[in-house]
Amino acid sequence: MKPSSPTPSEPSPFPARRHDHDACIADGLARAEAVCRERGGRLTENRRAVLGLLLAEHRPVGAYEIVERFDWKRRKPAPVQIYRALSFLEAAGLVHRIASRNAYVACSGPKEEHGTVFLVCRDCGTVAEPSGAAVGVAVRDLAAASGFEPHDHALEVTGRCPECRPAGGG
Amino acid sequence: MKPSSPTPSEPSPFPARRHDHDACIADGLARAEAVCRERGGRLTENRRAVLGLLLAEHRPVGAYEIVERFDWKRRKPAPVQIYRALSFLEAAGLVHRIASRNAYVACSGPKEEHGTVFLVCRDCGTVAEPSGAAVGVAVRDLAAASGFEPHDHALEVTGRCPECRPAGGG
DNA sequence: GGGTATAATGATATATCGTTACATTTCCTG
DNA sequence: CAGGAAATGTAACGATATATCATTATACCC
Repeated sequence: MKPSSPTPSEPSPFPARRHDHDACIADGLARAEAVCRERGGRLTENRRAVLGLLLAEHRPVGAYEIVERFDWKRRKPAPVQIYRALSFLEAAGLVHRIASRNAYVACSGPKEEHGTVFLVCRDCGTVAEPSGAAVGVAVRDLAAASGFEPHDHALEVTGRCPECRPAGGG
Repeated sequence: MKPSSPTPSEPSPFPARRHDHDACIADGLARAEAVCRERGGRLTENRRAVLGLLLAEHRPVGAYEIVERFDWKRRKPAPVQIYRALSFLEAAGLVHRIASRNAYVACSGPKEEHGTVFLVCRDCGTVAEPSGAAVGVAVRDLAAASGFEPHDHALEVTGRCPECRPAGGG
């Protein structure tokens, strides 16, 4: 039961069990700096702290959980601060909202076509963003057949990630 | 640029501009009765009223909007009543939650594979549920390529419905 | 460096969405 | 009618998100 043709150059969109987490945070922040230069916003301390917190997880985190865990300047920010940072980061494509959970996750790659497909593990909560080309095609076909003009889409798939599946494949 | 193969027997999942609305409500309620007989729940007055209200729209309606517009017995129900009815109806597959809007829409067909793809018009709010077979295939392939075991998925596409698109197609 | 427009933050309050807890009623069954 | 399960009534609460307005920081131009 293998899929017909995934390229072996994308083995899995899931993070390896143990990986250089500091590096992936640093990468994310560097990417954010670049995006801001290009788009014209500023990666302020506040936004940087929110993004850093999200990059430190590979799972969706609720806005109020961010509030609780936020210790920039040793004080608890008002929710509106967090939402403002999230709005900015989401508009910049650096963070995605997982609507089914009312939570937010850092974008996992420097993608062009991102933010369209999310694989969410029901056990550990890890979110992966595989390339959604096939889904994009299906959406366009579907829309064309319906006379619908699609603007954007988000597909959230729940299930179990490779780490959480029983080894034998249950 | 036509899609490869949609069956012409499904011209559009969108409701016609003018259609027999009373009939589509009656159909929906009849379907609900049948589902309840089969599954064992009861389509009580409360649930029937909520479903009827949703069937009277082809767009997602928020729970508190239902509260406001509810006039069964001339009194305003508590939110929890509405949520209870919605939970029951959703479990029965008669209603779907549109997560991106925190709102609910009546299921538009007697489908087997339903509740997986929603086309949401950004202008009039109308929601259609096209058959999502191609998306299902794409999800399975994607999941298999990632070592992910999918349980279920929901795809929400925003855009403009046939009625709201400029006639020339722009 | 000083003036000024814009971007971002701080603080308070409020709107919106959804649930918990427990008492009461309705309905089916015998 | 008794008894139990399903559904509802009522009140309070918790969780998520936004509105408003004053203040501070930053970029830009001269």
